[in-house]
Amino acid sequence: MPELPEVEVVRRGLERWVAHRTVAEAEVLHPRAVRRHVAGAEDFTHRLKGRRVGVPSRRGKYLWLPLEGTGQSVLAHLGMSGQLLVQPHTAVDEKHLRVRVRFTDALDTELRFVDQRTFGGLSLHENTPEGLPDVIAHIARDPLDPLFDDDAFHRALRRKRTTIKRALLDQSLISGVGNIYADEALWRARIHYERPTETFTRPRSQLLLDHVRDVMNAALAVGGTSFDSLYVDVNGESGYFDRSLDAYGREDLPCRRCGTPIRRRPWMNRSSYFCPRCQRVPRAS
DNA sequence: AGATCGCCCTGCTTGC
DNA sequence: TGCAAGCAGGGCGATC
Repeated sequence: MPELPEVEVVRRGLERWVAHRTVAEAEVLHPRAVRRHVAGAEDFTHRLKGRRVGVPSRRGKYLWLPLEGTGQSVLAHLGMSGQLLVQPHTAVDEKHLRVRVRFTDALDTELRFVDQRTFGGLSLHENTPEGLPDVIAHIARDPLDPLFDDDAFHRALRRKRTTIKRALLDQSLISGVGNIYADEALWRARIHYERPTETFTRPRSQLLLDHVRDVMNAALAVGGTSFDSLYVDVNGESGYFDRSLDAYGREDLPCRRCGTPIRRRPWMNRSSYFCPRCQRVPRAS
């Protein structure tokens, strides 16, 4: 459930607490956490040892730590329940601690990857000339990226034969949007989640993009969305945006615009929340 | 070839 | 009380 704002909060924490430190030793406690590192856990820890960490970057829900002088990066995806925590050495191991990284300096902290559901993981990859790990070259720029091309996004939408929420969650079209921020942006834009992408005019696409950015920036400003202790920053602190959600998780509660009860509909083995009055299904053409 | 579906995984909640 | 089903759901490989 960490989406762009939550991952960016984590990235900022890593920039502050982990950048420019040198790895003394990495330890993999659960092999599944490094399954995307095809050469295996031993290779992963061997390659990290002695490397100095550069400034962390992010694209969509992926973040990575460049290893200086190697042309490689440690790629991280939090999946559903992943956390990157900066903890004192003396802190008791978390129940779902998967990877630990210790550093050579005298600071009292280590980096820990903790993940209950193990959908997330860490892996090491070559960087492309643009400086991003090669395995995420297919991930589109995210809406907070200054180089995101609004017009190209609109044209890509029009090329697709699908519905708008599927498109928003398609990380090769626009990255960083998950179920929560898709529902929130659609509510703000008064667009039904099943509106066909071929009905999108340029102004409608722009309106939606503007709302995606607004809701993500608003969430970022308060540390992201946390429903429970699973979604936290590197210091284990929760964000506050759950209080500001207008659609997601608000089944039967009144729409904050018109008072109509928010509805939840099963959708792609998950849920879509929407206001049946503000967000009308377009008439079939 | 593009769109869709099923699976991975654990813990909390719900219902019988 | 106990157990099973339901739910949370991003990404990827298989399939249509």
